[in-house]
Amino acid sequence: MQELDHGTPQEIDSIEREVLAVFVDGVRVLGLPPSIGEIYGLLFISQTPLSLDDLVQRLKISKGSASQGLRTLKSLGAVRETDGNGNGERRTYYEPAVELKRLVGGFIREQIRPHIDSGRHKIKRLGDLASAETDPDRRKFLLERTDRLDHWIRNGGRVLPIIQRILGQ
Amino acid sequence: MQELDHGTPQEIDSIEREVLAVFVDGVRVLGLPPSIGEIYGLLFISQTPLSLDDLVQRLKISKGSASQGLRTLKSLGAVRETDGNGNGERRTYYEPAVELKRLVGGFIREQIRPHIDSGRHKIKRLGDLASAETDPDRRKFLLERTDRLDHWIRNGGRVLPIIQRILGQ
DNA sequence: GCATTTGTTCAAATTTTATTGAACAAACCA
DNA sequence: TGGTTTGTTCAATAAAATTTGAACAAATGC
Repeated sequence: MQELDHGTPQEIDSIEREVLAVFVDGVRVLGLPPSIGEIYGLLFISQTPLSLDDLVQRLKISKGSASQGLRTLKSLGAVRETDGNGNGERRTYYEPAVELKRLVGGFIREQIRPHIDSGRHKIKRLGDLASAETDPDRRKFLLERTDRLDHWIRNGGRVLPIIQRILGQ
Repeated sequence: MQELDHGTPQEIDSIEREVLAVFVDGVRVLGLPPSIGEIYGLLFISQTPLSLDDLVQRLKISKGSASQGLRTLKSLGAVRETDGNGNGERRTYYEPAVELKRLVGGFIREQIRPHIDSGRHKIKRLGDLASAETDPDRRKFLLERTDRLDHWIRNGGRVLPIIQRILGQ
């Protein structure tokens, strides 16, 4: 079989470096670790799909980091494995999902929805605790506040599909 | 002057504990430290405004934490100082802002907008770097990607006022 | 079977972030 | 003025999150 280039990896050039910085900042806002921003960023600015080993070599990160980062990105639907790849190639290659709709959808599904849902449960419980308060004055206040929390979380839930719709072009 | 109770602080009761947990979780999603969730949470579930010292004693946190937490919350518009307080009282008391509109507005203004704005600048710079690429094929690709980034951030900016409007009832 | 390549897992090390606490400043009063 | 209370700042510490790297597993080909 044709011997492929496994030599010294190409250095990160200046535009790539700036793209990585943008994505590292971006994912930090979303509460994700820098390595994830670097991985997605390099895939985003790469003209061809990259293997785990490409990421390790070019970003100078550990295999562990690359593997875990790719897993998270896959779960978010932000990265997909390229299939086929033609020749009998064992290694899997990754490419970024670049549709904002898809990225936002994945983030909401994986990172926001679960919090909304567990919050809803906790707030429901709070309502029960508030109802059980014996002092009428305190109970009235607690019910007012837990009701307010309930409205917050409901509004939060309502706004998500709207965001998705707007960002889907 | 009338001697006020500066004795042993009241312990956090069970409903308060659960409210604190809800807010600690809540602010974590927003990328804020737990102490901020505790401070806001205790104010939220308190029937009267609390002083910095009340927070220190009831939450068992340091004065430094309470002071910095309150500063952040004030900057977000999530907490306000109660004025007057009648009697010649030197200490300032705090109460929570409980209107979702206000909270969301403050968060967007302080934590989201700055990132959107700085992102816009960095992406503009990326566009310049891409234009300077000499290889035509690579340049075409880079311009396509930086243009996409530009669309993302524009959409992000557009969606914020809509979120605010929806959450303002 | 064995050797090789590719990728995962997870405890340990590192890095980053949050919290503390002591020194300091500011406001007030006697 | 000196003493007291209230609140801030920031270097040191503690806690939490991220990254590493080595052991392991799975897949392939000889």
